[in-house]
Amino acid sequence: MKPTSTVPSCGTDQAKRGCAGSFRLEEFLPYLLSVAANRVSGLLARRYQDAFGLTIPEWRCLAVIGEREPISASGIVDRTAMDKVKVSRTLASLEAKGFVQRAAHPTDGRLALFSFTARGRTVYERIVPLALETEREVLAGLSTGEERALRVGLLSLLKSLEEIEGEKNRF
Amino acid sequence: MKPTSTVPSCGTDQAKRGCAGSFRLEEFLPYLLSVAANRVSGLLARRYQDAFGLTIPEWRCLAVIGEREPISASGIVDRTAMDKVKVSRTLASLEAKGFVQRAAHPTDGRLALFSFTARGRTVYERIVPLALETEREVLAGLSTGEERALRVGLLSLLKSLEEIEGEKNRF
DNA sequence: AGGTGATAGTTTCATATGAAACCAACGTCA
DNA sequence: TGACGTTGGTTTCATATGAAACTATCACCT
Repeated sequence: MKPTSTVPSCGTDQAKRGCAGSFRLEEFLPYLLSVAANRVSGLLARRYQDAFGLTIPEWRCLAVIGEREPISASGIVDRTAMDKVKVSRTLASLEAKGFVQRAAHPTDGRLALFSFTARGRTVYERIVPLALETEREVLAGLSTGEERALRVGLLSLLKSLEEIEGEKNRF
Repeated sequence: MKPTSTVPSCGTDQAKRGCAGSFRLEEFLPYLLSVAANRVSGLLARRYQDAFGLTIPEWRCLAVIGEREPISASGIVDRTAMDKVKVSRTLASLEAKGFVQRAAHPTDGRLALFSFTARGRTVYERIVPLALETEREVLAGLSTGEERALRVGLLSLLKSLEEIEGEKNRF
């Protein structure tokens, strides 16, 4: 497993794409995925910023609040794959901007419940169409079947990852 | 395009998923994509780090050097979707770790050409199988057809993005 | 009550990031 | 030749990030 020669011994030891000489970064799925995600996020970030002065974490929090208002910070953590530090800071900034308000939980003094202000709700309702429009644009090159396949693939991927990481991550 | 009412007029104006009340973050493709990419990157990052002490940018540079050695920093920028600051720093770190070496370009004094050291080549040849193995694991839940569909979808997405961004980005 | 361990959320601190400024070498045009 | 705009690459600086520490509350057990 540790070839020391300068020239790798290709062509016999691995079936396909298996030897170093034939590795192609641009066909490597994790790379493709990362580039695609970053580009899509970048496009959205620019649009959210230009139209509403929102960052992606801010938009994500608003999106979840829109689904489950009122919701606690940890509820948002569960539904966004963002860590709690980022959520905490994002909620603070949304509060400062006057888009959300925090209220004490009636019985549990640890929780803060977040909901829209009137202004936050308006922004939310205006930004949803922008988000969906951008999603459609980005998917414009794909047929309905291809889009479905892409979604299925991503969900499958996430499922695989949960299994793989579960071995090491469930503490 | 700018509804001012507090309550969105749902149910009639958009076919599906078109009004704020029905927006689902976890079905929003940019979000799915971002979560999937981050999780895959995270898994790889842990493995590269544990096995070889490499970060993802470092591995990306090594991957490109493995394809086109010797190559300049700007050549790597072109092939990795990383910005030149990150590439510059990553190459400096790879050089410090003794994995790559830099040489002056024979005729153009601006370019530095990077190639593997013996040690760097060894690491590269050992890390390629790890990368491919991880790719296979992550894709384990997908059939061959589904995997192809996912790849096609991602490439399509990237093509769409080039067109969309081209309008505003080609300076 | 009082101790103990878990949970919610914030703050600290060290590192990562990238836009913009910067330096150096190039090519070209007068 | 020598100004000038360009390109390759590094440095600066202000911001973003997240692990770990911290505070406060809760739930449970004695």
